[in-house]
Order: sequence, then structure tokens, then C-alpha cells
Amino acid sequence: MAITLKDVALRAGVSRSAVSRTFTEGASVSEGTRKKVKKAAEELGYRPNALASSLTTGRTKLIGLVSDNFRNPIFLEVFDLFTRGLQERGLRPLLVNLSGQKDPAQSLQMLQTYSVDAVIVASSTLPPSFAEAFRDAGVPVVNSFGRHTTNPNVHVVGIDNVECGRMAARALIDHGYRKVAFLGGPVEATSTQDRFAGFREVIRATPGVSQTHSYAAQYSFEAGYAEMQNCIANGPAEAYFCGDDVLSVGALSAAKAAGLGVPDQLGIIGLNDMEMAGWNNISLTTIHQPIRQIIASSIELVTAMLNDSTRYPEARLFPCHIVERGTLRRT
Amino acid sequence: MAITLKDVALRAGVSRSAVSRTFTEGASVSEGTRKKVKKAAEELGYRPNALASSLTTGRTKLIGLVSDNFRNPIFLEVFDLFTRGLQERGLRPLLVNLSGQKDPAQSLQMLQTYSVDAVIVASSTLPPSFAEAFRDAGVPVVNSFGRHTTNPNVHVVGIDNVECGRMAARALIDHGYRKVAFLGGPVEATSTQDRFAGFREVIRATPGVSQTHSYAAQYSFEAGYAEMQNCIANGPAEAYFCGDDVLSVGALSAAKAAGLGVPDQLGIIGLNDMEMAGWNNISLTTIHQPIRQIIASSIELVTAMLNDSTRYPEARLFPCHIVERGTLRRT
DNA sequence: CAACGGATTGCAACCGGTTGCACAGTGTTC
DNA sequence: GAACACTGTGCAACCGGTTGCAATCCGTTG
Repeated sequence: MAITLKDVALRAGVSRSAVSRTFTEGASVSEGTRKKVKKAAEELGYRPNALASSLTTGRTKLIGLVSDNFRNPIFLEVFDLFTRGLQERGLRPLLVNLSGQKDPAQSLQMLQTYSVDAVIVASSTLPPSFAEAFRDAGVPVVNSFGRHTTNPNVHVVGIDNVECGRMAARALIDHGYRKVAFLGGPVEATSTQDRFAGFREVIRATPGVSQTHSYAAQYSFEAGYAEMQNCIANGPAEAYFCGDDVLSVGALSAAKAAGLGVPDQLGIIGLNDMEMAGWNNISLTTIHQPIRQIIASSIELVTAMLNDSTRYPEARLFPCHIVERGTLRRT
Repeated sequence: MAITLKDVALRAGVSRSAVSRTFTEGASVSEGTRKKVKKAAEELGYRPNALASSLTTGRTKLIGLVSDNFRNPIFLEVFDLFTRGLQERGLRPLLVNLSGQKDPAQSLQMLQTYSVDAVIVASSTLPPSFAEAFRDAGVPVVNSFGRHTTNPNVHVVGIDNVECGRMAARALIDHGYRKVAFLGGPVEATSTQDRFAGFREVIRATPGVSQTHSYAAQYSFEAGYAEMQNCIANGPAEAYFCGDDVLSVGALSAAKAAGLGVPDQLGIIGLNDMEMAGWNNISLTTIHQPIRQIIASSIELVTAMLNDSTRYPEARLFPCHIVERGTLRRT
């Protein structure tokens, strides 16, 4: 078995309390005993047991990181930023792969079993009710990349997807396209719905511009490819606002395969500005989503909630902007 | 506070032991009390505390998942498969992002603090000594995608990188290229070294074929792009074996940007067969690495070690094969 | 009807820590 | 020299479970 408090106490010739106190910030121990204890601990290779201490302190420093999309390269960046940010603050990400499991009950139960201090739901597709289930169970939760509602009862950090839809519509119009379309992610995803709502709003308000829409089965390359093939078969629009970058890349690929010239015959604008969008064999014009800031802010919020779990829910929205590359005509 | 054993015991009118026993497999409880307890637990919304029970059982069902590459899309697939596979067996992945930290000491200490039952080191770049540090500390460990040594003292599941290097060399030769090159990942990565060793061995043994080599700073698109630019500036070879697919895609992009025709003027073969390699605007000829099998096998090995941690170290190697797409000349 | 044996059950100790409280030691003040 | 205020320390209870052991219950058997 591993070295415990008792072993160290015995060796240092002090009580277990003394050992415990030297390892807890701000406890009252004299310099002398601290030294003795440190020395004994060092010699024995003592590692405090975080789980045992969580039993009395009520803090595990475990953070549930829940995601439902492991196919979209943007999430690799998301995991990178989350894991690093959490680690820097001494928090540990317990990763949960929803893999299609839309019901929060199971993951909630599991995360409760492991007494996570908080949960980050990193998803732009799950409805607010998902994160709310955690809050209702008394688990502090932040919904990163989630839907912003006017009266949130759960913390949301992300972007205004409706506004992004508007932005995309304006961009297509400004670049001279008149027959435009929305090629969304799955219809049940909140981000799809919101982006489309904003998009349609602007198009409808603009005379002389027509609009169609369709949905890909998921946010993935294949789904984007397949749906663009469909569109082409049915007579393509002049330009597409794709639900996100990975769909855009799929759509782009289908367009090229069909011999359609991008951006002249067919324009595409994506959303996310994932790393790959800048690769010069892709060069996707897209709406930049500030994921670094969103994640940094999510982590700040989580740490704040650890100290005050009754914190009033807030929505933190970050502005997006268009990054012009090669998939929309020059104006 | 949350509902505990005591609350349930009180409500069901039994002892705490009885409650504990109804929730542990194979314990002796009568049907009657089990029913009473289940009912009381249900009504109160009782969730057993896995961390508390780990204290006596010595099992947390936490598995450390350590990785040092969050830039390579292949790892998204890796995380997806690992998290799902572990979850299916009731194990929980505690994700550790090394982010450049080559010294195992810190992550080891942290994972010990959280009493993980085992550790999976998922990396093709870290030296065997990294995983060995865990084993030396008494933590069961599997090195997935790691270097296979003739006398391993740590479990390794992966591929024979030397053989892959040979395979790549033969492919380039068979496709008619005579001036070939290795464009590797970081020189200190074990996979880079091994792939190069095999590659060079075959080239050197083949009369009339010349070989050069260089290294990218890391396994990433930008690094591949930059290094291929370098190569082109210095007079490119006819064909390249790139350290992996993401490097290949970067190199491909640089070749196209320089106006070099692929595969006629310049051939490229990658390694991994990541999803993106099959996208039709990339269509990369590459060596398929069976990551599903590697991961499934790693997980099996981990679960086996949970029951027998003294298990004799083994190396499990899976064969690779070439997937012909569009970046090597037709033979 | 008493002895017997297997199935249930509760008691109490324990897992590895934390922490309130009482007490001891030290130095200061009047 | 006594009263006082601190600082450090150990005891013991507790966090939420598990488990060895002894006691109890119940149906059988001779």
C-alpha cells in the first residue's frame, strides 16, 4: 500500500494532525515541525490522497468536461484549451463522451458519484435543458458554446449565434450573391436553429435576394459533403452559409468534385475559424469564433462558482468577426 | 449536503451495512431488505460516493489518460475511442495534457494523488522511459502508440514503426520515384526515429535510389508546410515519406502553393490514415494505422491489469497496410 | 424437542485524511 | 510573580463508505 499520513507522522515523531496541517495552506504549524514533516514525507515519498481529503473538505477539484462531438476538429482545440486551463488552476478534467446520449440523467449520475466540483458542458448543440439538469441537481455548471436565452438560469459562455447568422447573410449579399442558402448542421442543434434564424431574418428583409435551406445530419465533413452533393443535384444556390467550418470543408470538397468554381460559381462562408480553415489548400472565408476567450472565460466562471455556487446565472457573449479568405468573391 | 448511506439506512429501517451490501455485487442480502433499501434510495435520490468507497476498496475506476499532442486531428479520434471504450467498462478517463512537459514526475504525482487505477500513455513521441516511470512507481501503465523495444518492461500496444518506414520506402520505389526523402516529425520523437530507420535501411539497400531527410518541428500542419517549403527551396526530391498524415497535408499544401504537380512532379506518402486523408480534396496515399484495434487492445490490457497488476509486460503490434489514393503516381 | 447449519444482519473497526477543541508552552505586561 | 494573550500541538470525532466477525434467525434433521 501507499505511504499515508500515519507513516509520515510516525517517522517525523509528530501527530497525524501536524502532518495534515503542514500540507494544508494557511494552517497553524511551527517552522520546526513543518521542516521535520517535509523531510520525513520526502524520504518516504508521501503523496497526499486527494480523494480521502475530499471526503471532509467536500472538494475534489474534479471538473466534469462533457462533450457530444468527437468528430469536429475544432473540439481538439477545445479540449486542448480546457485541459490546460483547468490544469493550470489545479483542477482535473474528468472527460465524458456523450456519444449520442442526449439524456443528461446518466452522465449526471456518474458525475455525482465522482463528486465533481463542477461541470462544463461544451456543446453548441445541446439544448439549455441539458445543462439545467445539472444545476437542478445542485451541481455548478457552465454551458460553453451553448444557446443564449434572454433569461438564462444557467451560466452560458459563447457567442450570439443569431447575430452570426445575420452577419453571414450580410456578407453573402455584400459579396454580390443573390440566390443564397443555409446549409446547416443537424436541425435539432440549437446553434443550427439560431444561426438559421438570424440568416433568414436578414435575407427576408432584403428585396431581390432569395433563400433556401437544408440540413446536414451532423457537424462533420462527410455530412457536409453529402448535403452539398444533394444541393448540387437539385440545382445549387450561388452561395452557402454552412453551419460550421467542418461542414464548409465538406461542402467545398463536393463543389470542387462537381467541377463548380469557388468562389465565382459558388460561394461558401463557414463559422468557427478552426485552424484548418487557414490552411492554404482550403482557405475558407469564415466567421471567427473566439474560442480562446470563451474557454478562458468559462474556466474563470467555473473557478468563481467553486467559491460561490449560488452565483447568479449570467450569459457571457463574445463578438465574432468575418475572416476573409478565398471562398467568397472579392467585392 | 448529499444523501448518504446513513440517510437511506434510517429511512429503510436497516443498518448502514445492509445498504452498502445491497449496492455491492454479490453481497449477502435478503430479497426483502434489498427491496426496502432500493425503495428508500430511490425516494431520496441516493448516489453512492465512489470516492469514499475507493478508500476501502482501493479502486477508483479512474484511468489517467496522458497525451502530449493536442494539435494532430488523429488524436480526436484517439480520445473518442478511448473515452467511449473506457466508459463502456465503467472506467473514467482523467485527462492529462502534457503540453510540452516531457518529465513524467509531475503528472505521475498528480495521478497518484488521485489514486488512478491505471494510466494510459497515448503518445508516439515519448520515450519508453516515460511510461516506465509510472510502472516504477507501481502504477499499472500501457503505452499506446509507443515504441516497441525487444525487451519491453512496460506494456506497449501499437505498430512496428521501423517496418512502416520500410514499407514506405518500398512504396516510393515501386511507384517509380528514384530521388526520395524522409520528412519526419520532431527528431526526438521515437516514432520519427524508428520510421526513418526503416526507411533508410531499404533505400540504402536499393541501388540507384538516393535519399535525403529533414525534420519538422512538430507533428502539425504548419510544421509540415514550413518544412516542405524549405525542401522546395533547396531543390525538392521526387517523393517524400512524411512522418505522419498531418505533416503530409501541410507538405501537400506547400507543394501545391509552389506549383508542383502532385503526384507527377512530387509524390507524398503519409502515415496514420486519419479520417481527413480520405477527404477528396486531400486524397492522401498513406499507411493505415489500425487505431481502433490498438485502442481496443489497450483498453483490454488495462482492464486485465486491474485484476493482475503483476502481469508480465508484453508488446502488442498490429500490422499496417498502404491505402492508395492520389498522392503517389499510378504504377 | 434439541441440536445443527446456512443465510442475514448489525456492530465496530477501518480506509486516509481534516478540524474543533482543549491544553501546554512561551513571551508580555503590570 | 501573577494574569494574560498567543501560538502550536494532539486528541478524538467525523467525512461516506466497506467488511470481518459474532449474533440472530429460520428451516431441517435425528
